Amino acid sequence: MDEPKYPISVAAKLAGISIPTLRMYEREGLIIPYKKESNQRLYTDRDLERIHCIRQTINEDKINIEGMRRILALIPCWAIVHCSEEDRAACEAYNSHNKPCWMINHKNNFCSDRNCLECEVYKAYGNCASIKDKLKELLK
Amino acid sequence: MDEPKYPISVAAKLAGISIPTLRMYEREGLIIPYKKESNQRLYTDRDLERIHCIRQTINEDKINIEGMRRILALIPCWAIVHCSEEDRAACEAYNSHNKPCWMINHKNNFCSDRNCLECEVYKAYGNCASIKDKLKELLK
DNA sequence: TAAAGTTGATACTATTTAATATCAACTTTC
DNA sequence: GAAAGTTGATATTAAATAGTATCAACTTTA
Repeated sequence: MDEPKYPISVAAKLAGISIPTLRMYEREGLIIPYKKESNQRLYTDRDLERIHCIRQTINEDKINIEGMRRILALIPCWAIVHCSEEDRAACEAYNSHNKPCWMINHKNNFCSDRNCLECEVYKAYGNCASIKDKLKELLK
Repeated sequence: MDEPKYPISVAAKLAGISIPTLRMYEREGLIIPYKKESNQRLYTDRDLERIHCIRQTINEDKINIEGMRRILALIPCWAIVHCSEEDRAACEAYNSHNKPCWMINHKNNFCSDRNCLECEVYKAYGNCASIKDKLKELLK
């Protein structure tokens, strides 16, 4: 599932969309593919699931990309990774509300040496349902 | 602030938008104006603030209406009004994620006899910033 | 009771936006 | 080292969407 194996042309074919669209989703912060040293992308099966979910959100649920990004920005990352209060005080992700945490360049932070691609915050909460479920779990 | 006093033509003028647009925001679940017995709307000053916020979200932040509605649907109402676990188990608002709780017809519920118009959930969390702040407060 | 305002509804429009196509430069493959 | 594939970027397009105008029926105002 998590093995980066599909180059962009294959991923696009499997997802049924064009290559520029895949790049757009990435630019918009909706997905983070693995990158080779040469900067070429490789997609995992989990990425394909995520892409499917993104398409559903945009094409069926009719939420636009900015809306989706703002929803992702509401994931309570601090309560998932359990960073310290000091870290939070200086964290752009914690203190803003227009970008998900994985779109932010974390410096001198709990997240500085962590890889967002492997972080639960990015991996587990790609849509409204999963985010609300997490909130329910955290706010019993 | 909470006194219903402006008929729709005045509210539209004060908000700088057309009457049909005001009705649309209501239909879309973004605002709940007070209604007279004759079904005519009256807007409060707080409504005007909310309308201003809605316009900003749509026109400046570029979040579309469906996106905004989904964001509002993420407000953890259950943790704000403290309804019972049994109520939650059967509550459409708790168990879905596409509409804010005030768009739902609550039956045999903690919220059945409550007026959404006066509920903190509706009143206090009209935008991303306020929602995220509430999550921070609840998830320390 | 006449004039002005509101109701929900339908029809229309100007913009926006998701999605492509195409490009020259670079990387991989065979 | 030639062919195929990828890179980011720009330009273009088809469709969706926020916003209006307009309507007959109803309510309020004066």
